[in-house]
Order: sequence, then structure tokens, then C-alpha cells
Amino acid sequence: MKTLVDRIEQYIKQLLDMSLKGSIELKRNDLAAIFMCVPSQINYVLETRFTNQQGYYVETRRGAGGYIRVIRLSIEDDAELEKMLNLASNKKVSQQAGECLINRLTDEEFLTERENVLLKAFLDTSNMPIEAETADLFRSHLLKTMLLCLLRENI
Amino acid sequence: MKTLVDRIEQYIKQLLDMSLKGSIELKRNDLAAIFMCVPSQINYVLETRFTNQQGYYVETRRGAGGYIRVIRLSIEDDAELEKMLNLASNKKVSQQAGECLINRLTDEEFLTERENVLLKAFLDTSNMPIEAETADLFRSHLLKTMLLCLLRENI
DNA sequence: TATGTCAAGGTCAAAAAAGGTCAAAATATC
DNA sequence: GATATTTTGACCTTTTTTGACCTTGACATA
Repeated sequence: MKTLVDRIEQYIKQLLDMSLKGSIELKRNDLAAIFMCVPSQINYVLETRFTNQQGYYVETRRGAGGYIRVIRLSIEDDAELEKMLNLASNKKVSQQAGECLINRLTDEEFLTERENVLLKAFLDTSNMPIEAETADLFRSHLLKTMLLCLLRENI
Repeated sequence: MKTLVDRIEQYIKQLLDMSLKGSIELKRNDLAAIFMCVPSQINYVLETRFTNQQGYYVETRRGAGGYIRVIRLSIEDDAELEKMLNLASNKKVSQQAGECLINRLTDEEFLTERENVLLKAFLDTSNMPIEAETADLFRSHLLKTMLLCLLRENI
């Protein structure tokens, strides 16, 4: 059973897919009306499903004629991957951050669905008898290694 | 006279048999209502009857719209993989042993060439500032997780 | 130019809707 | 009778939904 957030998320992503520019403009109140919910629900969707980490950028404007613009950032070239590599080298990679990164790479078709499941399972250290510090280090190792493999292209 | 656990276990297994994907989604509260028991009884059933060793993998999500997903692993048709699962659970997995396992799985076409490269890179902890003990633990975690993923019927 | 109005969107915290944990009590089993 | 397994319930955490109240900006108008 899909939740409201899920449906709104899907709707926005569909709009993005259809748009040629990779960005769309919304009216918060209109969207809320379509889904028959309170306007702040839209903010919740944006905050939880369209973050920077997840590969989106959101611009808004208040007042009369206000809007919400959702921009999909794409990983066009290796430069973007290297940026991620930097992130992964930061020693501290929470499980959540790691999952975000993997989901994003999957969205952009750098990883297959199977690899996605596999990698996310690896990142999950919840049943490993180690300290948080070590877990973060471990994840950082995995992500870095994975990105290097991707960069070393065509395997 | 069957116990409550037994009946709930049977019910879930029936649902799994009927599902085409080898996985089902439950609502903990609904199930508890059906069997007129406390919700935590469902957890007990899952913990005691649907473990990895018994061939199941359970995913859950909390909060509104939460669910419990039970995934059946295809262990019966693959006694070989089950043996490996045991091996990987042995806490101590040297890098060499890990690579052997991965190569073997690749030979038998359970893993793609790409996954092979990726996984072997993960196993290499030589540039991680950790003790040998911890490294073995990591490898064991990776291998076990990998095997569980391979056994999942739904990916 | 300064000001008021109204149409957006923003914030934040409470309520609701799930699922999780843990230990005590009750039953079974040996 | 001792031990193992099952059942129950009180309390906790996570995620979503809702609503009351706040801020911003365009436009009209004095």
C-alpha cells in the first residue's frame, strides 16, 4: 500500500521524466489540491525525497506568482563521480548517506538493480559486532572501492 | 493441537506459496488482528521461523505505511550455496579464501564478471587501518551478505 | 514613494500510524 | 521439578500526516 508521500514523489518524478529540460515547475497549492492534502505535505515530500544527496535541487519563490522548481542533477561525466569519490573519502559515511549514493548511481544507470541490492546490503552493518567508527570506515572503504571500479570504466 | 506460532507460520508460508515473486508483504497489526494476538507475537514468529538459516530474508519498515516483507531464499534447490553460507558464517575468512569463493561463484555463473571484480576489490582490506581480526570479520560479513542476496528469489 | 492587501510558499510541533524491544508470565516438554 | 518455548503487555522508535501560524513578494493605491 503506497503512502501519500510515495504517490506524490512518483508524480513529480514522472513530470521530470517527461520534461526535456530535466526540471519542472510546480505550484504547491495546486499539487496539494490534486492529492487532496495539506500544502505542507508537499514540503515534506521535497525534504525527504528530493534532497541534494538524492540528486535533486529545489528552488522556490514565495509571494504572488510563487513556484517550486525541481531540478534533477545528472551525473553526466566522470567529474561528478569524482565528486562522489571525495565524499566517500571523508571517512565518515553513515549508512543513510551510503544508501543515497548507491540509489543515485542506480537511478543514473551506473549500477544495476541487482548491484544496488547487493551494495546496500553490504553497507548495512547493524548486525556486525563493531563500533560506529569502524562501521563508517568500512562503508567509506566500500564506496570508494566501488567508485574506483566504476571510474576504471568498462568492466 | 497446533500452537499459535505454528498457525501463523503456516499462514505466512501459504501466502508465500501463492505469491509468484517468492516474497510477500504483511501488515503486522493486521496479521495480529487475524490471529487475535498481540503484535509482538508476529515478531516472535519471524524470529524463530523465518531466519536466514531457515531460508528466509525479512525486511521491514516502520512508520505510517510501514510493512514487513518476507522473502524466500531458494535454498532448497541449491544445497551447494547453503554449504557456502555456512562457510561464510565461520567468522574467519581470509582474503584468499574469499577470493576463491567469489571466483568459484563466477565460474558457476552465479556472479557476473563485473560483480566478481567489484567483490574482490571489496575483500581487499590491505589499505584499511584495521586489525586482521576485524578484516576477517568484514570479509565474513560481505560474503554472507552476498550469498543471501544471491539466494533471494526476487531479484 | 510609502503602505496595505493578498497570493504564494515556509516552519514547526503535535498527532497518527506503523513496527521494535524486552522481560515477565504462562505453557509445554523432558 | 527443571528447562525450553510460547504468549502477553508495557513502553520505545521511526515515518507520515495535519494544522496553526509565519514570511515573502507583486501589485495596487493613496
